Amino acid sequence: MAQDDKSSGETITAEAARDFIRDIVKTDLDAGRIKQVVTRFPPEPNGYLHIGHAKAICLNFGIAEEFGGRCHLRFDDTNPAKEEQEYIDAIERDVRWLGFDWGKHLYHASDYFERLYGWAEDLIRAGKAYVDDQTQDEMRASRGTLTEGGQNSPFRGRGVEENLDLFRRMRAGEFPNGARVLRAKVDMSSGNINLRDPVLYRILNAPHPRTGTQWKIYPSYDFAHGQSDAIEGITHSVCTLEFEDHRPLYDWFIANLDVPSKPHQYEFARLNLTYTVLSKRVLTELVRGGHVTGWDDPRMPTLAGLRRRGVPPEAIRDFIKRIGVAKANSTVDAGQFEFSVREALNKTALRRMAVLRPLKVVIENYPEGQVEELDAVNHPDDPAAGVRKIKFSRELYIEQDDFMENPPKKFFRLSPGTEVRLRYAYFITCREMVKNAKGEVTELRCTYDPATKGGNALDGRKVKATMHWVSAAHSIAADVRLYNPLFNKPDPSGTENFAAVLNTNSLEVLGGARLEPVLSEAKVEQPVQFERQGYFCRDRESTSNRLVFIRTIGLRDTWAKDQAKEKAAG
RNA sequence: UGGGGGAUCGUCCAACGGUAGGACUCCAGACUCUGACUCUGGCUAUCUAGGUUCGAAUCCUAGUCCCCCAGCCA
Repeated sequence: MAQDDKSSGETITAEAARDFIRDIVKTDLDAGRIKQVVTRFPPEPNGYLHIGHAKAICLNFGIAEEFGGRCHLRFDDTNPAKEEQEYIDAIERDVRWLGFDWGKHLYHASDYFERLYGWAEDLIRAGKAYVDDQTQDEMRASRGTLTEGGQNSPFRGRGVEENLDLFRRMRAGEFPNGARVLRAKVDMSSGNINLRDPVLYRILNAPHPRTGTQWKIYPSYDFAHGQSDAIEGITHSVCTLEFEDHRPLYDWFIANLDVPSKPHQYEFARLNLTYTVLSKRVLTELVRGGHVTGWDDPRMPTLAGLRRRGVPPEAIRDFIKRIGVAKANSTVDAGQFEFSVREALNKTALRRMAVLRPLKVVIENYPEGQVEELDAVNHPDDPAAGVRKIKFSRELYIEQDDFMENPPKKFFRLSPGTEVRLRYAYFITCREMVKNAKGEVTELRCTYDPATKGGNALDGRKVKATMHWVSAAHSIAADVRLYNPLFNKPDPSGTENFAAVLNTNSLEVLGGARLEPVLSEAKVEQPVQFERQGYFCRDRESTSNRLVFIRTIGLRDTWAKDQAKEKAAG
């Protein structure tokens, strides 16, 4: 996946175009309008990357890869008031983790501040930009409304020399924040508000993560973006729909400035996901307001959160590939993402047994003190993953959900008198229940059939259920964290007060889980399947005396689903 | 009522004047030492109304609905 400059003569190995942007790229390549496609992913370092950014990353880097071009990582760092080094570092880390490499093409809009400044002076000299002394309120008032054009600023007619002088003094730091701005002289009567003399530079006396205190004025997004694209030779500047009506302005700068190349902007619909919010503003509030533990809280849709949650990067790439790219606003069902996560995890996660909510089982006819080692396969679809030994003894734990005193007809796990298989071990039959004062079942007394060792009956008899288990004395304790959606509404972004739709039950901690001992060697972020339950990974908050596991996602559970359905049906 | 976009199964995406197709979901079944995985079968869609055409999701006309824009944010 290295992104390196390839000679233009190289064969294009792109697959058939799969979306309208790839169509355009292919057409431009075939028509010889460009020799090599050059894209860029241009994050502003004012927050962490989320799964919505993954769509843009996969699109830009993907196109470059498929068509033999290159993709730049460029920080759009034109607003030091909001940007931080922490975010810059996190963004680089997350793009790499997702699986992309910008090679030597790491850039910053701030790398171009001097050239941008020069172009601004060019515009002034050409009579196409002026320094405006109006206050912010005055500018707002004279900008007009959606249905009416604006009024020209009283400073619009300033002479070139005066503009130049004022602009240079803005740069020199002679004026306080907000005192003046440099505006392009376009068209105050335009129906497109972006063309009503947009601001090019504002006075902002704030230290910049990269340029320090060198600059007192900073270019606006509109003035910086297209020209940065032109400097880098970007051929296809891909962005989201809300910039569609900025395109005329983008083109205006490219047409009116002496730029080294002529990039074009194309827009696609950003990603929306049910039950989650992909707005940096809201995500930032979740973090700052303490609603989550940080940007990498496993409940967050950030790449850092997903990574900690145990979601592999290939699952995200697969998801993005499946949802496609178009111009229609849409909201993808979170289930679609979960599908990709399960699919990726199923292929790679090693299988282990873990009892999340233990119920003690005593095998009455199993000799006290005896311990047997049994073979358990590590991955059912991958013999190369091998087998491991697990220990069986007289006292075991099974899952509380796997036992019902008064089961419904379709329940085929353990209940009084029934026989089930303990995976890789023996058939056991429940003989009696031990209850506490409250009448709750606290222990099961069972018997096992020695002739079913390994899990198969010599007489060929069948059982309807196979259950996971651990040996009480040969298992280890752990905390297990289960997560639910952060929001309790399918479209939380439709609410103005997101706190009202916050799911107060998004984290559930199980304090008494019992795991196979090998799980103590699990690595952080390395996926493992707890059989019959889901995919988990060790969390970095584990300590030497307390393991912490995170549930990435549960296995599909048709039994639970059918139960819920019946319950709902009454 | 300014400007810019968009409407196709429940959801997401195709079809570029020639049989509306795929994925997810859902439903039914098979298989199973994970009620997982896998496999088989199935349901469901062209915003509306006109028009052009042998033939329209696609072209034309008129509507309807949805999204974005009035930061010295990006």
